[in-house]
Amino acid sequence: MPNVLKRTGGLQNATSKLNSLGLAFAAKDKTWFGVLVDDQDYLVASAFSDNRRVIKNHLVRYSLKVAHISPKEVKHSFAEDMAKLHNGEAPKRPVKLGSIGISEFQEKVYEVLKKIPRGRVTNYGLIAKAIKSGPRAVGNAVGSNPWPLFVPCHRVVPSDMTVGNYSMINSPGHENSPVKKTLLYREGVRFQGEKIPPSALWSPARFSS
DNA sequence: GCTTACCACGATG
DNA sequence: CATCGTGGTAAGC
Repeated sequence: MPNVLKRTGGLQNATSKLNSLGLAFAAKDKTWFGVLVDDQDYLVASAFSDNRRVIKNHLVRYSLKVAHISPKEVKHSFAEDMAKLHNGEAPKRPVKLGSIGISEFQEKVYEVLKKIPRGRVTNYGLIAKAIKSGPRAVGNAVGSNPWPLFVPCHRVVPSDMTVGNYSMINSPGHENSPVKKTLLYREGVRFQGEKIPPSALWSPARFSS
């Protein structure tokens, strides 16, 4: 039976089969948003950029890599949801995340990211302590978050409370990323110069699964 | 298989 | 500023 992959990991029903993937776009304020969605409305990946071709290439490549499927272009409301998240709005409904291509370690990290409140930040070391790992390993996982904006990896900053890095699709990313800073600002984070005030720091509970 | 290089880090000096 | 410890990954044999 071709084109049928078993889903792995604990983010969703492990017995379901994956047959097709859809790719949907939305645009707002000169920014393009793309979502990769499976046939049961699980979000497999997302991306945003000022260049539609860039996110399309990225999501098609990701689809081929993790599922060996060429996605079909569809309409999907997740793309509009993504534009609202980019605007700093609170999500109105939960989005089911597809676990394909996600390691167990990544899943542990993303479970913490999902708990960071809007308007707050945490750092790599605190996440590492919470899941009994190391800060560099957490950085690796955060940097490979397949669902930017839906899973708020932009709320993780260096321990010195600067904004830190936010790598876009294939650009290396740089210190004090203006994109990351804007995302945080729209969610209510205020800055003292280049730094985030300590009152915005949120600490994950230790031993959270 | 195993070994290395690479990192969106952190602590120390 | 520099260096090192650190843990997970991917790429290289």
